[in-house]
Parts: sequence; C-alpha cells; structure tokens
Amino acid sequence: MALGRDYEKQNCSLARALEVIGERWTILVLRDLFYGIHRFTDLQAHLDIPRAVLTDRLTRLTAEGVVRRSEYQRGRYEYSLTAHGRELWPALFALSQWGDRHNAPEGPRRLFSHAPCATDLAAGGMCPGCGTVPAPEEIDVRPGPGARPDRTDAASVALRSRHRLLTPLLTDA
Amino acid sequence: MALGRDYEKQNCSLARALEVIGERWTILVLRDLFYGIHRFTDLQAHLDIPRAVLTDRLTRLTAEGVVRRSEYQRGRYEYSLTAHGRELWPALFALSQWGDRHNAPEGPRRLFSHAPCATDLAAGGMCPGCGTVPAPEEIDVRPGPGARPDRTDAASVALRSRHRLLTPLLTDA
DNA sequence: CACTTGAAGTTCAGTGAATGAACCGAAGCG
DNA sequence: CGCTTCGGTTCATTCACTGAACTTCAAGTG
Repeated sequence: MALGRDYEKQNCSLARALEVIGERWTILVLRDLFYGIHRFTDLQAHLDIPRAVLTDRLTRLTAEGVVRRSEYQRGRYEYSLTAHGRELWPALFALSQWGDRHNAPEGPRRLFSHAPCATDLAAGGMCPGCGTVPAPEEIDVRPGPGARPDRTDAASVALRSRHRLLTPLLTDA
Repeated sequence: MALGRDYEKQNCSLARALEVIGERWTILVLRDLFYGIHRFTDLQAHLDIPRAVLTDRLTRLTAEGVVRRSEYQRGRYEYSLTAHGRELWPALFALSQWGDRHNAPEGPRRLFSHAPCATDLAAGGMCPGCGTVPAPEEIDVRPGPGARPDRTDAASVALRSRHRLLTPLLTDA
C-alpha cells in the first residue's frame, strides 16, 4: 500500500528497516516488548492505542519475524521478541537517548545499566565498564530523575522498580 | 493533531523522539542530509517524495531545531543538520545496520568507515580501531556489495563514490 | 447449570494525513 | 521579452488512524 509502509524506490537499508518498523506505534510496541510487557491487554493499556492498530502491528511484526506469538492459555496469547527483534535494541536505545537530550529538562526518564558491570550505558549503547555493547538480556532499566509517576496501569506501576529487559512483567499468580 | 505526531500519554523519551522524527519520510530526509544532499530539489528527486510533504518535514524539523535553513542565493535555500540533528547519527546508523541484517542477501548496500582509522564501523556505531563512537564528520560512506546502481538522479550518482558525511554533495560550479 | 467477567479480537463510520498533478511567483538567462 | 529552474502552494483523491461498539470463546462464580 502507498502510505506508511513502502519506500520501494530507495535502495537503502534504512528504508528497508523503516518498512518493517517505521509505522506509527510500531517502535513503541517494540519498546514495551523489551520492557517485558507481553500480553495484548497489558500492551493496549500501557500504550493507550486503538486495539485494531495493536492487532495490526503485532500481526505484521510476527509476519516479519521480529515478534513471536505463543499461546499461554487456551485463547490467550503472549508476544515476545525473536532474536531478530532483539537486535533492534541499539537502535531503540540510541533514539531514546536522543529524546532525552533533546527534551528532558529534569534529566532522563529512564536509566539503563549493564547489570554485570553495574555501570550506566553510554552513547551507542556501549558499556563504559567493559567496552562492549551489551545484549538487552544483560541490561537493567530503572526510573531516572525525569520520571513522572502519573500513570496507574499495571505495567507503568511495575516499571517503577528496577527490572531486567526482556524478562516478563505481569505474569499472573 | 491526533495522527502521526503525538504520543502525549507516554512519559517516555523514545516517544518524545518519535514526535519529532517519527513521521513518514522524516528519517529518510535526515539520512539525505547526513549524506550531504542539502537543496530542496535534490532532496525531492532523491527521495521521490511529494513536494508538499518535503516542505512540511523541513519546516517542522527546522522548528524543532534539528535542521537549519539558509539562503544560498536569493530565493534559493539549503538545509543542513544542526548540532542537535547530528546527534541522531548513532540512531540512524543502528537502524540502517539492522535493515542490512534483516534484509540484504547480497550484503550491505552501504559501508561506513571511521576515516582517521580507515576501519569499518561495528555495532552501535563504534569504531573497532579506536574504541570510540565517532561523530559523523569523521565518517566516510561508500557503496557496499548489495548496492544496486539503478537510480540516475544526480544525488544517487554522486553517492556512488566514497564521500564524507555532512560535506555537501552537488554544489554548483 | 445460568451468569458474569475478561481476553483478544473484528467491524465500522468519521477524520486527518499522504499522494500526485496542476498551478504559481520570483530569479536567472539569452 | 520569453523560457527555464527553483521552491514552493493548492487541491481532489486515496488511504490509514481513531474510538466506540460489537463478537467470541474460556474461565470463574453462585
């Protein structure tokens, strides 16, 4: 289709990436999956997104091999990032850092640290402690000075304490 | 407005970044500015984008302090990245790398190298030669194995030879 | 067993953004 | 003066996003 999805004339890797993740809401869906939010209802509540759009994005991401869908009860599904999806971490981190520099008068809203080194990440997602660019499995998120605790949905509340990326939030029981 | 631009409910730096650069075409406009394409007509031809949309994106990016507009002749303008815009480089590089991994059977379409080290960049935009994340001013682009020389507009042709990021392509005379 | 609740969607009318083609005004050129 | 180029604007059409209502199935409750 002509809007949002295709940049076919561009012989460019960036354009190819944007065809997969460049639509409205898609990157925020991926962010939530990195945070460990993985059920439809929790995603919908945390993103405050129309359900039809969330369905569409999850379906498309699944078709592209970025997200995996699995049934955790009969009729209930959960979504997680594939290895391919997890490789998007440096891109999301870089965008997030830029958003903080551009517009975060009270400091970063969230801080990311390399858990084994207990060191906050620097530019490019690099850990100054060990000089590598850690995989998301080794990264902790926690609220920063610019965080505003105004949301009350379950996912927002759970994210107010330190949490390892990719490990599920909000499992029942 | 309600579509494309705002993610106001999200207390999130990533959402703030996407409000500035998340609309369709915006990231590709920025890519071209990094490549040194800086005149309206060249951008329009290289992106194959409706003129009204290009006008809108350049206006908005200028208002956000990401792009600077200057008159190089009476009534003729050129656009360049501000310091703020240049800080987006790691994010664009990371996305581009992901696009190559996800969908580039014949290898990367473009290769980026840290000019002083003559070393190709690795994950996160890091230079393995010196261990830093170089600024775009120090980076060269050149076509990679996956490049397809099918476009004939002036900017596409000029980009077939090695070129330093941010230095103007296609100056007259 | 009937009744309610909740998850995960689908459907649909209304709205707003993207598209591409046409139009426009100012500057430069011969 | 006529022609072209640049850098737009205007406009009808197309298409995606929105929010609300509706649906379906499974599980839990009395």
